[in-house]
Amino acid sequence: MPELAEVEYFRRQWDAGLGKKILKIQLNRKSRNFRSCDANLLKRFLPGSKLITSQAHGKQMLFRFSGDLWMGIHLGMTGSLSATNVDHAAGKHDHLTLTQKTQRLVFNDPRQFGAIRFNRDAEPPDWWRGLPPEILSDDFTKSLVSEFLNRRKKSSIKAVLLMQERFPGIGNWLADEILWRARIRPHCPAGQIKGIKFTHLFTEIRSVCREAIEMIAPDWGEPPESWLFLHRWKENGICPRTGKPLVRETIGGRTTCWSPAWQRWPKDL
DNA sequence: TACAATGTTTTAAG
DNA sequence: CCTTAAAACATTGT
Repeated sequence: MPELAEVEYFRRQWDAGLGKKILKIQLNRKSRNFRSCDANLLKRFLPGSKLITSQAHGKQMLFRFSGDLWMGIHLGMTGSLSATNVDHAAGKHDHLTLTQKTQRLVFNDPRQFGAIRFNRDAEPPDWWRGLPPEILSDDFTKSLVSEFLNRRKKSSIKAVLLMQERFPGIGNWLADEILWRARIRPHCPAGQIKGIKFTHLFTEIRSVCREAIEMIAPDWGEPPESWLFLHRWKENGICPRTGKPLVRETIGGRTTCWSPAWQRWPKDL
């Protein structure tokens, strides 16, 4: 489910627990979600510590606890975070539950593609500090993006936008939304996007990410009809710009929705 | 039944 | 060493 806007929404769900102590921890040891950490350490050190702060960076989240403890969470395809009542019964796919005095902080993930990490250190962990510049930061520059597109010049632009090493937080629906707004066919080789077309793409990458966060992060709001978002999963979907049919096909290994009447090859412009 | 799902990592080939 | 494409991971819903 989650791309950068949804990740920010889920991060805020645990704000209810900020400044409060963890009284009890329950986790499903067999869950694949714990493949990147030692579940025993979570059980040993988290009870008694306080949740201090949290941050999101693309699809990654980092929760800081007192006592030099850091928990990283990636939601994968179906992960979610929620805060529930203390008497809330555990759901089938609740793989981690942190019980506090007045609520429980729950991590749920049916497909278990998500990942929990755990570090003990005075500093944030290396994996966090090594993340690439965020799309909405000043360090996310045109030259960084154009170099990346040229390096991946033979791959479709759709596949390239999904690469987290340069576009942290972009996922399948954001990538389609960006290419639709920039009027670029998703099959287009990344190396062919230059000049004014490149400028359009760069602008839309940032605009779509910013607007998506504004709409979704506060209360899971839905984008308006004018976005591709609401039309992309419908059978026989219609492009809100042209009124003509949308098509769905696999590009860059993912189901891609695009508008043939609207999105073009750069050479056509 | 078979396939696809808002993701990443591993593997293999060029 | 680098780029590119495909398979694998686990579960649910159509």
